[in-house]
Amino acid sequence: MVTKQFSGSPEEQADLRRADSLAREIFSDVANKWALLIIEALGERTLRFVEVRGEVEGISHKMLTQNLRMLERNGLVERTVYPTVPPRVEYTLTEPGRALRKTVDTMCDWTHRYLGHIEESRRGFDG
Amino acid sequence: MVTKQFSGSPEEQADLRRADSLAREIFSDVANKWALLIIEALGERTLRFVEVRGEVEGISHKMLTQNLRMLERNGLVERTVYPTVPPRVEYTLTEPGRALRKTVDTMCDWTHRYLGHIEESRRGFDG
DNA sequence: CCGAATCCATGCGGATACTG
DNA sequence: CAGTATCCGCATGGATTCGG
Repeated sequence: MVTKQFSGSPEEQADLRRADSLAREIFSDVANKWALLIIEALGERTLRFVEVRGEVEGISHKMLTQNLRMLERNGLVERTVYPTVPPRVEYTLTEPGRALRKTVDTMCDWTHRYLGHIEESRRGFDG
Repeated sequence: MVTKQFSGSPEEQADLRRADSLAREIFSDVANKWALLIIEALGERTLRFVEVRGEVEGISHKMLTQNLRMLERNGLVERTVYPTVPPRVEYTLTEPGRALRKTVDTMCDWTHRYLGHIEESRRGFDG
């Protein structure tokens, strides 16, 4: 996470600090359970609100809207509204969102690969 | 995240459900800001408690111990205690931990790569 | 130095109800 | 269906203290 340091002008150093604090902010936004599960759920598809809700096990209406807003704000998710009645709103990953999704995929792979290791480690720790 | 479904015996299906719920549990443990930042901070090094604290910007004593325990329990971090006085405790990533670290690295790369996109998207959204 | 325990505020997050 | 708003319990997480 740490940005490479080198001695530069005060302005350059200030820019580095700004970029670093922004990076940490983005990381905090994105590195949370619900956000990552939503990104994973969307995948290559475009889904309606209720459909996302159906894909993400156990998420509440409120958490879903909050996280979708946040992802939209950061440009990871595109939101398109169809002015029909009843309303129809679709969500899909943008290019940055799909890029992040790749890393989430590897994280899921990791989870499944080490399931056994982890389960065993837990038994050793708990007992 | 969803495990592939196929029709099998009731026992096999039960096993699948167990593995899936375990996977979600692990994912919830690991997919949080502090855990990922700690893993990133450890990297290839082995650090003492205070050193990790120094590396992870803004983490409190309590959060650090809690997350280190959790990571130890899941077998991502190894904890070795030297019975000296004052005590010396060192933390280092295990093989599963280092594997996960690789994906965290790519996540950090992603953050820096899309910093500009995201900053711009935010301006558009907020204004 | 390391960690457990306690106290306490705040904000997360669920449930519900209401608008378009 | 989608989104916002309100209420509120409860867990999260910070600060502090004590013990080893």
